[in-house]
Amino acid sequence: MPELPEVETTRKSLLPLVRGRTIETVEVFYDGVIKNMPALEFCQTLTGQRIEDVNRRGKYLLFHLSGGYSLVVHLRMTGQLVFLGPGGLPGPNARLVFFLSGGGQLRFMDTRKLGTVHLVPTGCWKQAGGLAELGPEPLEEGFTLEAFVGLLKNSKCAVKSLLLDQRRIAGIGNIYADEILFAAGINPRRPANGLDPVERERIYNAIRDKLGQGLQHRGTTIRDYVDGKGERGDFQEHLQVYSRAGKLCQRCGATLVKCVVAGRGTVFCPRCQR
DNA sequence: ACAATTACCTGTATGC
DNA sequence: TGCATACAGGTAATTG
Repeated sequence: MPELPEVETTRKSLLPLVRGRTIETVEVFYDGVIKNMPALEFCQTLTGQRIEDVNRRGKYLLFHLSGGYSLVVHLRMTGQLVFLGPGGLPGPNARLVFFLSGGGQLRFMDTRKLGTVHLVPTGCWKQAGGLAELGPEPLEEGFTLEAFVGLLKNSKCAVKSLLLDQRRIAGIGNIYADEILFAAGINPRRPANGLDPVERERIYNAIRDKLGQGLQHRGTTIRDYVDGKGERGDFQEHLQVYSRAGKLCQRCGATLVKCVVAGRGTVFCPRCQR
């Protein structure tokens, strides 16, 4: 499940491999991945454009192209963007293949077909998908404690729901939400507007800590995630709660409990997160 | 206006 | 062994 650390790791690994290369040919194996135009128009528009830069916003990857267009990619659950040498079979999960100048190819693979691609004029890349409504980047300087407190005060929803709401904070998904709340010692069901100042600051610090740790470990590979070079992350070896239901809390020894919050599987420690 | 639920998808795990 | 079912979850669309 690519979240901010996984998408950013993909961006960083792809950038030196694809920047400056020209898209010579595009092959579409699953039309449904392209959300805002027919496949033929998509291929024709992309052909001949050079990749100038690769950016990230929330969980979206943005490929800015020389011809005035930007390719906006969301990996959703099982999407992978991998750079490979020339040749080789595309494989059953290949949805798009971009053949690049210099002999390499950028493959978008996605077992579950939930990933999305938009091709938009660079000047209005915010119109693609849900980009227009994304909240602040949690690792940027503008995301202060005061800004975070402002988000919490007006919302009575469960604090985990708030962390997952991309309109409020961009980039946090189910894995990091559970890890953040464990690190902060906060029960996922606690109403956001019922937290005291000390608790708010613990969550704020945990957001930065856990996303930063995820980045340092080059992401979490539970099953599908790999970066732009096809390499797995290793933060899964450091998870405290996610995917550990029924196992023992490494802090207090209690048995970790699984429940449903905001419609998603949620693991927490009933003793450390009351 | 806001919150909860369903649709989109398929590989994996589980139950009978 | 084979088949049916539940589950995984990010986001858009729908329902309450």
